[in-house]
Amino acid sequence: MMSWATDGTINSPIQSNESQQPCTSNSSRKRKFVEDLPENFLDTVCPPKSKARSEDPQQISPMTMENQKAIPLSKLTSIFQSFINFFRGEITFSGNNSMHFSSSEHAFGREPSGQLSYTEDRDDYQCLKEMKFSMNSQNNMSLFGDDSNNQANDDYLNFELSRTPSPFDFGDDLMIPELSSDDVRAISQVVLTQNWSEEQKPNIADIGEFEVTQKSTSRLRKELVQPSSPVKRSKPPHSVAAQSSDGSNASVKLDEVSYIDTKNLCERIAIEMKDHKIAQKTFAEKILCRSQGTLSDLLNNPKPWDNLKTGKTTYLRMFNWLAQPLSRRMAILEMDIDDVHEALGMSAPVPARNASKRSKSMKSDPDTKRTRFVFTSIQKETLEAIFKETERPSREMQETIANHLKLDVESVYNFYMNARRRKLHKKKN
DNA sequence: TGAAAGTCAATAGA
DNA sequence: TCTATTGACTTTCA
Repeated sequence: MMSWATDGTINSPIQSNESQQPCTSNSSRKRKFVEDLPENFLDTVCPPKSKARSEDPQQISPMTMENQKAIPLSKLTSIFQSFINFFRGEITFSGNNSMHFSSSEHAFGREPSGQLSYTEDRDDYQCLKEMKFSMNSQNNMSLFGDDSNNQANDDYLNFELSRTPSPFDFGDDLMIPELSSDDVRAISQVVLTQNWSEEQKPNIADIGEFEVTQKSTSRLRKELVQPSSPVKRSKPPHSVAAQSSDGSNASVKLDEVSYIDTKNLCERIAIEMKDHKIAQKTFAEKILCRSQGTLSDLLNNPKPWDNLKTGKTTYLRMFNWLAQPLSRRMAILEMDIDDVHEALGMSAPVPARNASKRSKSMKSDPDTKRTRFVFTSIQKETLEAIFKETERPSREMQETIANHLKLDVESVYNFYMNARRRKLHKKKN
């Protein structure tokens, strides 16, 4: 998908004028966007700027002067691989430092409010055909969309992570310390997993409010901390561990993540499985340590992250698998189970059920294959009809129903419990 | 302790 | 052969 020349340089299918920064004649639009932000937005994004700062970059952050050279493009391969895998698009390059991302399956849209949104329906939004990244010699990273192909050519959607004044007029810059590949990787993950949610349409302010902080650990891990967010969340701020510097582990621990877009995640997993012809049984047993049927249900009826309890671990295993580069994802599927846990950076999940305890009827003979009871159509229709009236029949009523339909009261109880849960599922989705 | 959550695993269906 | 459905079991939670 990426276009790398064999000598390590980068093919440049795009004309040189495309590598130039886009013009910003539509600055009034952007100013309006800035006005839409909370009053103290810029203070939360970064400390208020002083004039001296732009004259003396060291005042921005002590970290910014550590290394003035650009991040080698070779390093960016792994960083953007996750982005490519996630959005299933293509990155091409122009000049030495500019990258373009485009996807045939997905579009990036911008709503009139200035919100950055992810959509698969091009009719809903003014669609941006490309998402562009650029990394200049000062290690500033820009991410911007260009809809010049179908809209006025000054209509850009930008945000920039920089330590120098932005060429785009947002009224101020989103300032972060010098980017390392770890930082960029982490930023990508946050953008993908937290902010590109359909329920919680992200906006640029969300992204801008992430600060990069150095953890006081000997490992070269950094953490993205969200000090506050205009998106209302019931959970504490999000925090994601980035890929280690050797690229060996892109995993996130359960206590490091406060939100995963499970719907989006499941869609990605399903596409990935289809593309690489991974059977549900294989993925379920190898990656999740769960059964095929469980995976099928999870993929088709993803539960909202905030409603999950112990089940978060299963989604997190999907997430951590997807966060790996493609070659590693495929390799994990071939690994022994213990190595899979290690590769995902997660301990073996507690078995959902101790097989030896399985089934009352099997206790006497564990080798006996259980036959599944199936309600007759009359039994089912009656149970469903009652469910429409009363989702939670009393014990007495359940006994009456059981007697009437010649069923075990336990079967009736199970029916209503399953029905409530599965109806709730569909409602939430 | 009852209900909900998480899941298994048989089997229906494509 | 693979996925979707679903009755029932185990674990967790309030």
